[in-house]
Amino acid sequence: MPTRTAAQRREAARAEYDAFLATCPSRQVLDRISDKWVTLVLVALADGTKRYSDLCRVIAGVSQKMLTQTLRTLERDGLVARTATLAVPVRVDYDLTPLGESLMPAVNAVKAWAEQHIGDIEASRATYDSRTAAR
Amino acid sequence: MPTRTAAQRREAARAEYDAFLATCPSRQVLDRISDKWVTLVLVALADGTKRYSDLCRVIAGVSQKMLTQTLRTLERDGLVARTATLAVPVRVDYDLTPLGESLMPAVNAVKAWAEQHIGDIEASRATYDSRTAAR
DNA sequence: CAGCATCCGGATGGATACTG
DNA sequence: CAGTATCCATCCGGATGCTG
Repeated sequence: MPTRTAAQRREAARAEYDAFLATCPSRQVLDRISDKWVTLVLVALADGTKRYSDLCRVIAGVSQKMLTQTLRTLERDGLVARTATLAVPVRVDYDLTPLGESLMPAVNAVKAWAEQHIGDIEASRATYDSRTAAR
Repeated sequence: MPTRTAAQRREAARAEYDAFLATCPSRQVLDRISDKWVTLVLVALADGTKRYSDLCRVIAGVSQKMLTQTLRTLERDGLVARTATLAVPVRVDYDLTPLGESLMPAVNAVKAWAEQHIGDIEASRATYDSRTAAR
């Protein structure tokens, strides 16, 4: 009777690690802000209240499905506040909550780094590509 | 002569959107650090040189394919340096480049925010879920 | 040891149509 | 206006097997 196979051990390790990641705060937050649309919504709301249709227009290219889904998760996480005004026509406003605002410095730190170093990255890519293409 | 098909319009829209994204530095960088494995590799390398097999072990749960792929893009972007030692057996070391190190403060800012506010987020989720479940 | 090629299932997310 | 519901193509990423 053999011990566990390599595959079984690997799977166990992966499951364990996944469990670790699931409880890792940094991981959870990163999973959020890493979302394709989350940061775009965040910066859009950073300069003031926006209506659903405003967001749809400002973030050109987002589908309704993704915008709604993004707003729901942000609302659930307490980063964004949703205010519905029952009238005709319906009006829904979204703002950053204080918690959402407190995240902006971190987001802006990444943004600042990006704008400062994108040139280096692109230069590196060009070098890398020309070198690999030569082979 | 028919007008453009739905597929053609879809492709045109996507191409336009891709072009927009391509010009956004923040987006490009966020796409990188948002990758499931990128930040894990970054923090693993932040405390020193690591061999391929070290990374494989430290970041339990990553597949070889993903680890290699992650390292390649990081190398291409100039965030990570790859050093191969031709010997038997082959030995390959990875380090952060100065550029990669300069990114760490921004990553740590997000990490710090995460650890500080994860409680608020989880509380918000609990409230949100109990409220929606009640309906 | 480090890495590549291939296959493939499932999640992701876009298009579209419909509703209060 | 602000969504919801559904369908479906694409792509991500894991498993596996093979090299220098």
